[in-house]
Amino acid sequence: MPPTKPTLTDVARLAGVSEITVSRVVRGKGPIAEETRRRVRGAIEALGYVPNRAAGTLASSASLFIGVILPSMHNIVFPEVLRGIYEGLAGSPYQPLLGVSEYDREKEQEILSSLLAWQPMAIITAGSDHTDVTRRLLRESGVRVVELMDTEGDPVDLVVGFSHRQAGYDSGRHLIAKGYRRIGYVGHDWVADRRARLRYEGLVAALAEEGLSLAAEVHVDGPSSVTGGAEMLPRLLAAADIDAAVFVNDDMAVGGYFHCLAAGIAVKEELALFGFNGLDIGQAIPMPLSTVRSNRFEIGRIAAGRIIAEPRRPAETEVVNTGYEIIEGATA
Amino acid sequence: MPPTKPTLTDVARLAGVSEITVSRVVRGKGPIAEETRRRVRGAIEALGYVPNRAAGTLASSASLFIGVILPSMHNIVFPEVLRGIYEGLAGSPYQPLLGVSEYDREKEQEILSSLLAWQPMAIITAGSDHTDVTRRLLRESGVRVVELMDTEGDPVDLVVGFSHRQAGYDSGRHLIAKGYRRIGYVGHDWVADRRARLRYEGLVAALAEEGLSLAAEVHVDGPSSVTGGAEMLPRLLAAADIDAAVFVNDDMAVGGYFHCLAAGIAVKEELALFGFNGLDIGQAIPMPLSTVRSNRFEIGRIAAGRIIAEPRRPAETEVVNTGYEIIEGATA
DNA sequence: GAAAAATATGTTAGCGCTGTCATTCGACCT
DNA sequence: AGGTCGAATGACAGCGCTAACATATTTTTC
Repeated sequence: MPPTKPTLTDVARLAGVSEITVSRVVRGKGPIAEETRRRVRGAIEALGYVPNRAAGTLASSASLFIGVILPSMHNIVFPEVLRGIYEGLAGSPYQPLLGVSEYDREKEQEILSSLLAWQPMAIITAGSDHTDVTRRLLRESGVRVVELMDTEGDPVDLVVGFSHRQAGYDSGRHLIAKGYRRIGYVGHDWVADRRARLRYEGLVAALAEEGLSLAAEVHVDGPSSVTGGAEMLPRLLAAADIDAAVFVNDDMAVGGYFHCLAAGIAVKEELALFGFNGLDIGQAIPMPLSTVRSNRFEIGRIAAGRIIAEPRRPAETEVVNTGYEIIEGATA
Repeated sequence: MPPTKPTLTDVARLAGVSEITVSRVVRGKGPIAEETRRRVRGAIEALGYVPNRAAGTLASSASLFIGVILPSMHNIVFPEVLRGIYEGLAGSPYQPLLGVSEYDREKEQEILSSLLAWQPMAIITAGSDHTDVTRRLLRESGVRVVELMDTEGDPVDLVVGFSHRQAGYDSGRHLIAKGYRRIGYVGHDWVADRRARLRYEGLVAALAEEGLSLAAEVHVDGPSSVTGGAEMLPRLLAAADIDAAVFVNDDMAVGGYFHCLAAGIAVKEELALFGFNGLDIGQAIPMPLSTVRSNRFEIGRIAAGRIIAEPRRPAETEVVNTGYEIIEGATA
């Protein structure tokens, strides 16, 4: 192991060229004679030179970071968004820098501050429900800002997602069209999860149009989970005589399905189940879950792709609607 | 928006102190008079100063990054490891820098190179199955290196995990103890997933000790999934008359369970099912899955905690065994 | 009450790289 | 021959910060 890490200067000396030439070879920028390039490559190899991006970032005042703030890693939804982001960034020199806010706006703000210290060239954040400070920081950062998932709210720059309220509304329409009238809701602790609340509001609005309202609703404490769904459904059934249960998401809905299985409840005939997200697991159960596909991977991929395509923040804000799709399934 | 971003110098000027004093206030280092601190804080606030970590990293030649390389974001396993890492890092100034290798050793090597360019103070990587170059880079980086998940192989520095071979072996012992003798295996494409292969080998070894061998085995193409398990189990059953099926992981095993449900196969009496990982979903199905709990969250948390506790690479390598636990369940 | 120790602040010199502006040199014109 | 152009390379300054050392000021110690 060399006593001290080799720098550009060392490489330049060994290759018999100036530092800037090495820099150009490393970054593949500017015209370099083939012969020179080879010599420099050789020297890099020989020394085991690793460029120092901190120095590069400082000198060019342009990092290759894209700050990413996601609310949770507790289920597969946001890892899928993240996968989409990585996919969209593949082949580019950009590197995501991830923070997880745990659905906490204050924490999001802290994370944003610390991400901004790395001079990211863009920020991707899930949702548009920020503190005032967060919103100001995003605006003033001057870099591209992509708000993911939901299209409601006042965009800072680019928004990629769809209307959760509309998705909730359409879920309600779907159930009504299928003839269900006594509808219950199983939610989770949503003070933080604004998108869940929007879907809920959309659902309620759809029911109201038909002169209906929710027959009952129950909420688990804490985050959603399969177990949570299995535990809450019996409580919902105890609270009211319903013919359909809408779950905040597929995790919970699958749990509900399991409860039906165990309790001998005939799904669909006796009780319809409806989820949200279109997770793999929901489609893998014996009766594919009726739910809404939310194209999470695509949302991440598009966000990343748009940043690469247009690295400077444009004057106009824009909304990219990735849509959603009711999955008919077999449970509603 | 100010024409140019404020720097330390601007803050120092406004507060009427030297730059280093501001630097100390920002980093909370060294003795600062309360009055000075307040003035500096005020100036920072007034200017909306955001420190430039690239400059800080360069000047101190110590970044606050921890490079993390995980093989996949396709199921919840590695997001859980990542959660553990974030948890272990909470309250520290360190920031994970994530790369996803897709179980590709070459890609891991590329990711490592690019992560090293950020002068991380540590590298966390899942597994010990690296290319020679990767191994050399890890060694020569001089920073702390934590290899996660599996304890087999030749450690670079610290290893946190357990023996997958042993876990496979114990799974086999468990099934044998329960009286199963005609055992089949449902795997996935494991050229890349070395840990899956180790478990498989352990399982085969346990059977061999009893003079048994696998009655049959099938493998899905591509990554494991619930759907994959549901599709492959019937093929396994067609290939041999078995009384127990071991799945490469819980995703696949849950799929197998769903197949049994749909095909009217009495789980356990007619056919035992055994998984690996101890995922939430496996424990949420009507018959909790018999499987192995792998403490993924803990693995990540401990890795991060150890790095913070001892940021310099010690002379000796070390292995932290996080153990595993057979979950009795109801399916085997 | 002088020395020693602790506290609070400043000065200086880079960290390793890249942007900008030259400079060199041959090819290609007219 | 003189001029123009593009390709290839270099000199130099500086990005924004912090380590290391230096200096002032106060407090403690015996």
